Amino acid sequence: MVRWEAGTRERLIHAAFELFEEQGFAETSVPEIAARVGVTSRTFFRYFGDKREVLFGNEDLMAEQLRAGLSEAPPGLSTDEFIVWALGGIAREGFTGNRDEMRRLRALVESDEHLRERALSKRLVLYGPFSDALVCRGLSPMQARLLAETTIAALQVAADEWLLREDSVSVDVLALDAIGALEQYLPKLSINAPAAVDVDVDEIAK
Amino acid sequence: MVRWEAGTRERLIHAAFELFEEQGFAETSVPEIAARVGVTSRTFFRYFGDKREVLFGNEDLMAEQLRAGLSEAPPGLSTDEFIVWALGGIAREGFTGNRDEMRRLRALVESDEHLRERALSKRLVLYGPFSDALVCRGLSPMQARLLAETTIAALQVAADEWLLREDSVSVDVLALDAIGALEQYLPKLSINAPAAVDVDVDEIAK
DNA sequence: GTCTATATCGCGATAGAC
DNA sequence: GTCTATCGCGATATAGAC
Repeated sequence: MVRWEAGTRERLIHAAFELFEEQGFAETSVPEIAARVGVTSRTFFRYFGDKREVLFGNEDLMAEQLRAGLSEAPPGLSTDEFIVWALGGIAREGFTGNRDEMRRLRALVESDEHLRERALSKRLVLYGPFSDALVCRGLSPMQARLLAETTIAALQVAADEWLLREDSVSVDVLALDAIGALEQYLPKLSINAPAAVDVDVDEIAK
Repeated sequence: MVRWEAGTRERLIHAAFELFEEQGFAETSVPEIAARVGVTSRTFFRYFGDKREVLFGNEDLMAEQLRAGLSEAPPGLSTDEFIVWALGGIAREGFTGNRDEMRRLRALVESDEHLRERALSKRLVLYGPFSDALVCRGLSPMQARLLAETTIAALQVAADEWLLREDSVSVDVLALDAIGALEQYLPKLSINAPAAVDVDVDEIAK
């Protein structure tokens, strides 16, 4: 006798995905999702903190994996080599195949303000480990944070490009292209005498 | 054009700010805020789409001002000169004086997850106009977006630094310092060989 | 699982301002 | 009279408490 069906979480995710695509995110209620799976909304909230989480649930896992992956960087890499190495690993792990499903998820996220917002803070989860790794490599918290944000932003831009394409260019190449183009436009610091880089207190993202 | 009591909106903002500081954001209900001003919660929601908006209400105005400001850039600037010019303008417009009030708002935002998330998407409002301006200057949408995001991120990092200080260094100088340091760490474009080690990371796409 | 607070919003009515 | 801000009531949904 099966008291609970295995994979309730996955079935909730699947049902939610379907309903969101059919009716839209805002027009789909949690009880509706739960009903399709045969549970109550209480069960839904046991798995997901709120309605959006059903599309972003693997976030903590992802952060842990990223943290673990970054810690395996070969020794002796310079900071810029480390960036290249990390982008390569991320591209290999997360951006191979299943482009169509990612496109559908992407379309869903773009369709709703709350989901767009949630997607943005997902970046926090990524650049947290990234920034920490850079601090371990000797950067100041401020520099690490900016470099992490820039790298993640480049990755995001590259991912967008990648989803638009059909060819097999890898995401890290696109990201490095984007970074290369970026450098060309960044103001070169020429007349900046003020040594404004105190490395004392660290601060948090706003 | 307020026929009833002038400044209901401002009084709601003020009351909310007070209550949030006294009891915390999550512990303060909308009816509570409304009651302090002498209106009902229904009125609150006519001014603000949700409880968070009471702290981010000037966002649209800000975007418009930024858009207008950027359109007044002197002709003939190169892209990197444009960035420097824009940062200067933003620093002059938004980061003079009232540091204490900004610190209080900042502390409030940092105290709650929902507010932190909202603050992140506030950046979208900023880099929208910025990105558009860069596209007008000939950058591709992808390059414009990345450069805009990087610049705004640098501005954010600089603003954090600025709030921690007491001296009179201007935000744009801090931002340019941060960008200068950033460039030193960005991978130079010459690299073409992705590393061979795996990073255990899930997908990143939004 | 059930109960409940609270966020959010739709609708008709009202009340001052022009 | 027409506007518009506001009210009062109520409906639904989210989210947390018990």
